[in-house]
Amino acid sequence: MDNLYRAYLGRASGPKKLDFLDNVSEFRKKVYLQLCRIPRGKVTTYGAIAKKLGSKKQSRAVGTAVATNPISLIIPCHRVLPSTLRVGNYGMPGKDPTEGGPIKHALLKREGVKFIEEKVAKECVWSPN
DNA sequence: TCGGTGTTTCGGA
DNA sequence: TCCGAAACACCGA
Repeated sequence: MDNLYRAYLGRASGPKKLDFLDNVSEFRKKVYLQLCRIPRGKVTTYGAIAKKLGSKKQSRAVGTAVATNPISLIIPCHRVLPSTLRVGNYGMPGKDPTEGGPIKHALLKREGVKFIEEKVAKECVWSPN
């Protein structure tokens, strides 16, 4: 999905810098890269991303990075959930993160993600490689 | 400098 | 099954 980035930035052959991420750290850039690689109809967990970037201890930092992503329009932040496979939280402008849970649920469902008793079916979980 | 996050994992009750 | 603790990186007061 790096193509997506380059296309969106309109500099396929220019410097590899990501304008939107100039102000953020490398750590967060990696998080956003992973998010863009999530296939449609699939989801992943904060822990999986954290482990991919280094240590699972960073899982919380991943959550923060996702929550404050500067390009939510092209980053599918709703495809990230806790390792419990429950819907988790979803920050919405003006509303509590817990209010966004049901919204995430609906969003994922619309993309074809299977739900079993408020939990995502294990076969719909995707892990970065 | 401190406190709080869209989390995770472990130990106890 | 549920609650409380600590650990990461980062932002705002």
